[in-house]
Amino acid sequence: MSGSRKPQILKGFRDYLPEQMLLRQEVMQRIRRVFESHGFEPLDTPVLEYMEILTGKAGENEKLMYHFQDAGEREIGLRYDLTVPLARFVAMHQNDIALPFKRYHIAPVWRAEKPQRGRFREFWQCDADIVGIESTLADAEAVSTFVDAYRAIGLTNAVVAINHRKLLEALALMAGVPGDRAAGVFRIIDKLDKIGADKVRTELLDFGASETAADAVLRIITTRGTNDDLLDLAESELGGIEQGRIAINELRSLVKHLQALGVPADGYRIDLALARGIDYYTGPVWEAQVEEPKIGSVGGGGRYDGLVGTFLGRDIPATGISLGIERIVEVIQEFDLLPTSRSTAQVAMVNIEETISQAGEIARELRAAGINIDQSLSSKSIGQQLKYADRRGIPYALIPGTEELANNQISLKNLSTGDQITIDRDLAIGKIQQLLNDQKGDSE
RNA sequence: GUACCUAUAGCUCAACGGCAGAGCGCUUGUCUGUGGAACAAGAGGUUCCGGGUUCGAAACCCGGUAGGUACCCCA
Repeated sequence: MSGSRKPQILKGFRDYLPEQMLLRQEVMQRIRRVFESHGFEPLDTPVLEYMEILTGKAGENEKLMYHFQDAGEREIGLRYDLTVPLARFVAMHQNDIALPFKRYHIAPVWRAEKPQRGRFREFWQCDADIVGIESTLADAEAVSTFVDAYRAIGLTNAVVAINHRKLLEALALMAGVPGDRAAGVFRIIDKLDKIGADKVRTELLDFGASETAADAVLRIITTRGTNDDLLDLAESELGGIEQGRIAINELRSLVKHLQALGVPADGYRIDLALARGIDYYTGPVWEAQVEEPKIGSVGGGGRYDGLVGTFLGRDIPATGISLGIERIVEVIQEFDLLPTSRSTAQVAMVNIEETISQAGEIARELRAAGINIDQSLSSKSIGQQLKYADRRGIPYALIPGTEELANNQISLKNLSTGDQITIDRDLAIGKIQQLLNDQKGDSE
């Protein structure tokens, strides 16, 4: 054992420690429950795809894709999101699925970006999409699921900003920027919150907009008001442009459906400056935002009616949402929004040499009753074992003392308060279940 | 991909170019069947890596790596 390899992992990739995993699993489980409560079905796809599958509508994002050749010189890429694989899946399996197809997909994706807070090269997305419905009712259902998901994980302050791709196109036309350069205008408009109206105006002028056009754009995107106010304003300014008219009608319809579905009104708002970077969106787009910490959006989505068609030759409408686990966890940790346990074990069974067979029997009974119990493997003193269990975050310890067992009893200790009781063996399961239930009630 | 900041014990951080330290944590003991407090003792270092300047480098210079931040973009 002379030389040793240096343990290291790639930039932007991370190990997840048990405590982090417990929180991540809790978040993903809650999101999964919301998805299933809305009738979405689970799906998984390979992490690797042919490169040409990934690049079709990627635009600028293509340079952020992990790309390599396999041993057979095939061009391979790690998936960049879960939406493109879904479109490929729908095109391949149209005979296996019934439209509308509602699926959710919780899995890692990879982007070769420079890591920052809330930004990694490997990260997990929780996607839910509806394929096959053209109506804004599907968009409303997607947003409804979106809002429910954020509330279920404690991000009750997250607000879903909603805009429409065609409304942005109308703004670009208004600014005098032709279609193929419109994406540049979208990006400038999207920076409003970050750099302020003056700088947006300057950048629009630099990009080729006239002063009057730039001022008109600013008037639209900087106005504040109710959703109806904003849509009325947009209609009066952009109603003369076909894309604008379509966008406003669809947004009005979307809002109406959101109300019909009972989505809480403070869960979403129209935001005429919202852009979204991915090129495949064709209709309404949305993004979940939190004020603090400053990590950008915690999820996004929108309608992408042309994406499946790039694989199939005929378009199938689709809309969906995507939640970013890493940023969500960042917010939860910053504000301590979810009660988390530090251990899967609920009870530690102290190891005492003379009583180990009886302790093992009791441990089996507890497991059979659904209680997670960690049998101590230590030969150290009882005190050391209790200290270790508490350090791991296990709430209770069972002490199988010889005196207790001689009377068919066992001692149960609350490791956070130090309270200890001695109870009949037969009553232990019921007592522990009761204590664990009380504890769960307290923390939620 | 560009720019700036940072890297010293497990953690948080000190140390004028001159012996590498503190607090917390950890181990052991005071304590024979019970942790957390107190006290005492102890372990723990390639000062990120490589080169250079210097009598002498944790410190100064160059390169690399990693982390952070701002752009770009984005979950």
